[in-house]
Amino acid sequence: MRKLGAQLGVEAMSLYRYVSSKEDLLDGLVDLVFAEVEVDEPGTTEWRTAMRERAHSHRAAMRRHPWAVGFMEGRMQPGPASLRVHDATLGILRAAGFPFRAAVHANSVLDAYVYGFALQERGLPAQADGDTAEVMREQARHVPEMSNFPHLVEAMREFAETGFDYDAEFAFGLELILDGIERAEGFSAVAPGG
Amino acid sequence: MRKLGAQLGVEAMSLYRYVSSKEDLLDGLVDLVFAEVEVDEPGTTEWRTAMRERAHSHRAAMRRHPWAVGFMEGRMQPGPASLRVHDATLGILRAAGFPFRAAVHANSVLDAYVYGFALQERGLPAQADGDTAEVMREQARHVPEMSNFPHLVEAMREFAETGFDYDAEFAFGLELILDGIERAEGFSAVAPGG
DNA sequence: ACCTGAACACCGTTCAAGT
DNA sequence: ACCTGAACACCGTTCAAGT
Repeated sequence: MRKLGAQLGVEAMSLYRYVSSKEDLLDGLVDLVFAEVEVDEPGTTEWRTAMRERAHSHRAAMRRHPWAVGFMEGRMQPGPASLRVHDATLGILRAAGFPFRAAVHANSVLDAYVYGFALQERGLPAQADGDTAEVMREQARHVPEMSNFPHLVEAMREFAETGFDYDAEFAFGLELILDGIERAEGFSAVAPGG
Repeated sequence: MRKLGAQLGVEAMSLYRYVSSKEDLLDGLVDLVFAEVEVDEPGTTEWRTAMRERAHSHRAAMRRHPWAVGFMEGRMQPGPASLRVHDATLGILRAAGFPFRAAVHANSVLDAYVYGFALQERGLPAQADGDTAEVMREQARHVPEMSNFPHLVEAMREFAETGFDYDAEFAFGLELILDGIERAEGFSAVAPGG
């Protein structure tokens, strides 16, 4: 509050003319992040494509605003952008013919994956200066009592050489889940409208 | 710090004899949460069973300590319990015959899902007093301008009647992902050691 | 060895008072 | 209508000083 005020050339207390609390302000900010998430209109795009694109867009928004990751879901006062995203996502699945329960399941797995991946990605190496391998090498030296953990040693060695491709990793899991949804419900790339 | 001190019948500053900072203390607490996660020894259990049980145990630990959800991954000083869990998880997959890259992929999707689900579960309705439906009804009344979002309205109505079964939802996604891993790598329930 | 008083540099928030 | 000074009830942390 105090810092935000300063950045606006004003005292902290002035902000309370516009927001009722820090929580309220945060609600607004979170909805701005949701506003950056692109979702197709239900019924306009094949569901798998639409869900894939939403997931990538959602992840991208959270990479731009890492602080938001823990705040986007479970908010008691979801803003209009949040409602839009969630409604459209369910709508896409329903329009493709998913029964209500199936749509909820599909949405649930995908969302959990997207948020969880963003959570892991945030604060992990790499985004410091983009050089994953460097950070890994540093970390490897720092832990000599790692000999009890051979698989972690293998992982550090491997990634110290090759780095870690977050984009590829994310895409792998995403396609795996989309495959699973398609199979679980027997929906093989149904065209818009059924 | 001040509150913790008080709870120990001591001033806040005394704590700095035992931890070097709040961050340091948090590292220790997080590792205590990891210590509650049960993982089979690599090679003792069929990989699918082992991974399923670890996921359930991991989620259970985070339900007992919701504050920990955002802190468990990406810590720069992982404690011994954290190292144990991660090493054992990779070990289980490797022992089942997964090549290194495949094991990393499998672990990555599963972890993202587990953390993401825990993130969504935390703070959402239900855990207030266990009555999801009640909270949903309340929320439904509170938002009349929801008419723009028919699928959310449908969801609220549905869950206001039936409640929301987090356990079933978690299990559904978990099995879907385990299926996907099995299929992606061509590992159909390989016995320990081969 | 273990604890603390005083102090520093912070927070979010209220409220009566200013223009 | 919009802003603020003073104040309240907090934080984490340092450090010299106590026993």
